[in-house]
Order: sequence, then C-alpha cells, then structure tokens
Amino acid sequence: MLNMKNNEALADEPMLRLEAFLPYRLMVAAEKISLGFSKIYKEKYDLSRPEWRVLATLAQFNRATATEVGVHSSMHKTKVSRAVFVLEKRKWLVRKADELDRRVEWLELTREGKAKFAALAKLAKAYELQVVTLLGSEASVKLDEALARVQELQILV
Amino acid sequence: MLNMKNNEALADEPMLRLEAFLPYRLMVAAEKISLGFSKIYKEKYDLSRPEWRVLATLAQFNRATATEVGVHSSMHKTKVSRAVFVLEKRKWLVRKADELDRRVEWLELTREGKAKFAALAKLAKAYELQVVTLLGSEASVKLDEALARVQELQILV
DNA sequence: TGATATTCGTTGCATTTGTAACCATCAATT
DNA sequence: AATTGATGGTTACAAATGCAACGAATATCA
Repeated sequence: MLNMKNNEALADEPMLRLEAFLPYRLMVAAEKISLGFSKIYKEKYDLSRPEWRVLATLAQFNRATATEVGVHSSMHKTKVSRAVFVLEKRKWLVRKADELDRRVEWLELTREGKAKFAALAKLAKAYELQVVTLLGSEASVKLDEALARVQELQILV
Repeated sequence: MLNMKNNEALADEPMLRLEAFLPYRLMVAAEKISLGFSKIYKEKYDLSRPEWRVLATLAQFNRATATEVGVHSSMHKTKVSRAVFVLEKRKWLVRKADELDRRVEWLELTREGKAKFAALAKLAKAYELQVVTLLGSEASVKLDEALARVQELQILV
C-alpha cells in the first residue's frame, strides 16, 4: 500500500514515524481500550463518558461537590456541570445544599444511581479482566507500572 | 478532601476506583503526554492535531491518498478531509489527480510543508526524549513493550 | 464596614467532531 | 451497454466540547 520514503536512513532531515511516536501511540492505545468499554455504557445505559465518570466518582465517595468530581475524574467543570444535569434529570443523583457555604452543592447518588453503578462496575471489572487476559500478565504489569510513572509526571514543556 | 467510603472492604457491592481503572488511566495518561506536544504545534505553528497527523503522515510517505492517510493516522475520513483542506490553503500540501482513477487525489507536501515538518519533527523528538528522560529508561521500555501488545489486540467486546 | 478579589457552578457562543447523506467515478454483473 | 453496487472524498446537520463571561456567595484586607 504505502511506500516508505527510500531516503530515510541517509537523510539528514529529521525523520519521524508517526506509529513510533509516543504521544500518538499512547493516544491510539487509550482510544482503543476505552472504546470497548464506552460501547458498553453507551449502548446498555445510554451514558456518555463524562456521565460515566461522574457516576463512578460519586459511587466511590459518598458525596462530593462538582469541583471535587472534576478534579478526581480529570474533567473540566463545564463537562461535569452538564453531566450532573443529565444524571439529575434521570434521577441517578441528587443535589444537597451545603448549610455553611451556599455556593456549594453536594452531589449524592440515589438508590437507583447506586444500583446502576453496581451493575456497570461489574461490567467494568469484567472488561478490564478481558483486556488484562488478552494482554497477558507480563504486559499488564508493565503497563501498570509505566502508567504509574506517567501519573507522577509534572506538567510537561 | 474527599473521604473514601468506609464500607469498601466489607461491601459485597462491586467497588471500583476510577483512578485504578485501566481505560481511565490510559486515557488520562495519553492526554497528559499529548497535551505537552500539542501545545507546541498549536502555539508555534497553529496546527490542530488532525493537521499535525496529516503532515506527519505525508512527510513519512512521499505521497498518499486521503484514505491512506486516515488509515495510517487513525483518523476518520472527515477529519482527514478537513485537515487536508486547511493544509492545502496554507500551501503546505498539494493535490495531484490520479490519471487512472479520477476519484483519487494524491497528496504531497510542498517544499514549505516539508520544511515545516522538519522543524516540527525536531521538536517532536526533543519532546519525546524529554518524556523518556522523565519517565526513566526502565519505565519507558515497559511502556514501549506494553503499547506494542495493545497495538496487537483485536477489537474488544 | 466597605471595597476588592476569589470561588462555585452555570450558560452563551464559537469551534470541533461524528453521522449520514451526497456526488462523482469506477467495478461487476447481466 | 445498462444496471447495480462499491469506493474516494466532501458537506450539511446535529451533538459535544472549550472558553469566556456571568451571577451569587464567600474570603480578604484596608
């Protein structure tokens, strides 16, 4: 199909293969792995990714503010705001006013929200297990350790 | 700040920590690593990510069709189409008709396009080196091997 | 106390993206 | 040759996203 340039080795021009470039590889890998699970919560529960993240965060902590949810799930506050709106309309979560600071709204899953999450968490764990199985334990451990290092990195450039 | 639920260990409900969930971790890591470099091509060359990928693909092969670019850079054909349009307007690439099949347009970088890419490729390599240095060679090798395994995976679910 | 700055969360607007439909061309079948 | 189907690429439209501005409430500090 595509023919590689024949002057790669000789060239003093800086060659760069996209498929070997770390940011690209990482992004493609992330999209591939995420796609499989997003299909599940999209098709079975009609959830967007922001909605899934808010749900998972609120299930993990009994209550949290929108700001806290955003920090914990790596999402911009407008994404959180819109996802919270949708989940509230579906009665998967409720807002509760803070008595000391009336700017703050505490978010909590409803009984239904918790139940939906419980079902989704099972699917999530099954999916993760499938990925780990396909990767093999050796590659999985390496990926795990490498991601831990990436998480430690400060902002780049 | 956030207080973890205190019934995690006891609960028979399926707990799931977002920050330990592979699809989430991978996506966050990819965004972090990509952000640093996207800043560079955005701020210094006013390029979007689709435009950067098209540029890099056409630099890697002497010529390619839009379809081939999309396959090689993991992008939907509409993304490619729009990125090609922008790069053409900026005179970084030209289209050349295929003489045997008039549906096909061959894309080639112009002299200017190649020059811009050469400069960007140097920055890309420098950025990648910086990431690898920060990660350390051990983690970098692990990441490299793990990503190679992910790339081999078939479609999931 | 009063003035200013900061924080929490939402919303308007512009940009980006995906989906589906589309046009033009070529391939396959009759 | 005519019909049907497939392919390469573009575009219209709707949905998702980011940015900036905003209102309301609180914090800071003179």
